[in-house]
Amino acid sequence: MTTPSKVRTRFAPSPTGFLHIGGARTALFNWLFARHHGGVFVLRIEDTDEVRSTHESVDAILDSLRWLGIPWDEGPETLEKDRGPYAPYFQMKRIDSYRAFARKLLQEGRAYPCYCTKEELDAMRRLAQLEKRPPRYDGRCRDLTDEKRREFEAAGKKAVLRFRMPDEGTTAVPDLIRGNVQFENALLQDFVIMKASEVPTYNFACVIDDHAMEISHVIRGDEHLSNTPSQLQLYAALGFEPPAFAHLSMILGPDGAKLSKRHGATSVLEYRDQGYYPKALRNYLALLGWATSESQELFEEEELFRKFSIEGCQKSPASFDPAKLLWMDGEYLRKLPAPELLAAARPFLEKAGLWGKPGLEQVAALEREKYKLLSDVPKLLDFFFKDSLDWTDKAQKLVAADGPRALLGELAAELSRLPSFAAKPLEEAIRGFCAARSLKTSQVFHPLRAAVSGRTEGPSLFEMLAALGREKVIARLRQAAATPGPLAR
RNA sequence: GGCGCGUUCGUCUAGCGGCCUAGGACGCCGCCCUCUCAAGGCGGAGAUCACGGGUUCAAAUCCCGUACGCGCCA
Repeated sequence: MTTPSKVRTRFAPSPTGFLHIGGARTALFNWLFARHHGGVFVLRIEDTDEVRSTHESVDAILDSLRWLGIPWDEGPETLEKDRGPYAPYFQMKRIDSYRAFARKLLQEGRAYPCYCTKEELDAMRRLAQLEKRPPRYDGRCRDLTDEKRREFEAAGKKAVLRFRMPDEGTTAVPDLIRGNVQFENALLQDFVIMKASEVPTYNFACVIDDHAMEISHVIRGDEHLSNTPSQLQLYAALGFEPPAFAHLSMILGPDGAKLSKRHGATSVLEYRDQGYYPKALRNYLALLGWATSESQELFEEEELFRKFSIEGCQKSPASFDPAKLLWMDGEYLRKLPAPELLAAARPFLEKAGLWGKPGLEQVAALEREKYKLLSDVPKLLDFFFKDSLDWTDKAQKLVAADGPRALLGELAAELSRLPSFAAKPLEEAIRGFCAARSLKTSQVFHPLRAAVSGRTEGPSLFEMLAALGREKVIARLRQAAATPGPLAR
């Protein structure tokens, strides 16, 4: 593959919903490719669907990309660039340019007005299906006389503009991932480039803009491969030099169907809200349909830039594996320095009322290898701060019997006399307590853990006691010792 | 229906004619470590490389069919 001197890639979402995983992966690959080549990554909003486009979707897409850490060099809200040669980055603000090119194609006879009604087109389709022909526009408005056109116009008929496809020959799509893909022109139909509302269709606007924005590489989802020959014909008719194309394999859901907005947890923002760490998601996404020859899993950002290549892209679709994502998230959280971890988990800590609690950082460090999600941080820590414990069934059982309860009472008395409540002296005292009574350590450790935390799982026992502090430990032990039978929740 | 794309362990993948008795990762199972849970270490099960033909001394790798899946067109 040649390395062009000026690489410009783009991500061009339609603001008709949240940014989903597949879109984020496409954006990511465009960004990585641009970075790898020292190029520019453009964000363009394709809001020509007048009915379904919303401002909320635009915001959601921008938020998603920002959160994921996929910054765009040009696009909405890059204010200093808004006056640049490629602005604006919303297609509805570029309407004039599409209309101008449409007029040009019309004048040159490469496009023509089509007056067919929805009913006529439906009938055409049904007939084709009956005759087992491919359902396509039959070209009936291709060569209308001027007179006929005037007649339609006079009757108030609205026209769309169709592009005149060559009747013969083939169009080759040179694809960086799939090689040369051939399409027969005769099978391509005269597609609509301007709707009756004089708003361009996707295939048209996309070509005009990619050319105007000097996009060098169009990296997009596989579902656009079939559109590409039509677009290539448009490039030729307009006298534009086409960009290089790379069609990415799709992302499938766990059920093997295309991962879509309908699939549930496919929105990037949902992952944010569930507590995923953005760099982990981004790393995981990079691995969906791309790999290095070493099958490396974890990448620093710089490494991703350096190692990313189109050659490493997979032709076959990839299934999204939530289990692997979760593992990767844990990997990232484990490596995070404590202050950064807390800062990242802040929204979740605030929600749990733990943000700003004294000793939070110290306590958080005790559980650090257990967090898989940022939302796990408050979940695993709240017993340190809560006044009343959420007892698990297992923990209740451990302190329910009279024997352990009596021991806990004695332990409370002994620990209250300890000169220092640091981990070391605590360990010595408690082990001594066991030895003096000829008890196995587990006979004391387990009820003790349960009594002070309400759980059977947690950090190292003595570290945990030290972090809780004498007051809480003694109070919880006395309470456990005094409560007969199963503890009240 | 036509056209296009794809098919290596459950999943992500390495592989681009001999290094493959197919490597790594997630998940799963077992052992070790150990005050619990994790983390970590060690090990294991798991892929007749979709199927059938070729080409070749040699094919997961090249060619042709078939099947299945997916996409686009409507």
